[in-house]
Amino acid sequence: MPELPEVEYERRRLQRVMTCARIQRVVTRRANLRYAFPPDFAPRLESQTVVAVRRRAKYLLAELESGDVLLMHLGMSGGFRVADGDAEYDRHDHVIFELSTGAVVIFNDPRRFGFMTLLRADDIESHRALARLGPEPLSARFGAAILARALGRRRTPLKIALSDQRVIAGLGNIYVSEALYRARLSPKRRASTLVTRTGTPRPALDDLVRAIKDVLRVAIRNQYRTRAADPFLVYDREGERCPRRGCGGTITRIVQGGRSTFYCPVCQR
DNA sequence: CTTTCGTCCTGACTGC
DNA sequence: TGCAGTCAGGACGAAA
Repeated sequence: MPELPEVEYERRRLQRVMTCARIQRVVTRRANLRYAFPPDFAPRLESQTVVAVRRRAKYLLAELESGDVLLMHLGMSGGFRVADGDAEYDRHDHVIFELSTGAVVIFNDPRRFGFMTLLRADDIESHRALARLGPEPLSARFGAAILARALGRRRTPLKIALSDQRVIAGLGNIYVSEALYRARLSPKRRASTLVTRTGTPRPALDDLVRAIKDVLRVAIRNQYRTRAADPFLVYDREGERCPRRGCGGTITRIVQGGRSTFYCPVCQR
């Protein structure tokens, strides 16, 4: 479930706890998550100081003083918790970082779709997972022009295109549905119909860009508030009345690419 | 090149 | 009450 807003929230927490701290001890409590840990994972991390914790798409990157980067993905159920000295661990606590400050950072991931690996400074740009990622939706340069280039030749439905991390980085199943709802665009609409034949953005694409940015900004803000409650307008609300004033439609669930999409067939076109 | 599909994993949930 | 079956999700590699 972690998409860009949840990962950004985790980044800010880790940034606060880990920056300037030295990693004293690393414990991997099983041999693999999604992938096996590199054989020298713990030794290479130990005694290094964390310079910063960054985010790219749904990846977290802890930069170390050596220039190496601890690359982390939360998969679908991953998350961190911070304890002081003596923590109790459960069976899904897979990686423990003991810091020089006395804080202990614990990575928990029941479904183990997440992973961690350690990259040499020179390998970061070329890393398989990072090299192909599309633009960051909250960056200043992300706009209709960039998105037009990515969508222009796409024949897939909008929902599928926006879920592709090479088109735009960081959206997942939930926020794609939410953004399309805000933009009043049907998830079934062909991606290329938001772009003219000459490759310039149509007005609907401007709406979509604004909707994506708004939905992500609000979601990041919401992380600090009601993390338990679902603040979603359409996601997982099949059968409910469309919340848009005067619409009267019913939120509908369809399956696209093997995943659920939620939308209002009345106001999303 | 683009697009689709199966796979990994566990917990929550449904139905008998 | 128990147990089998289904579903959810992100990324990736294989196949079309």
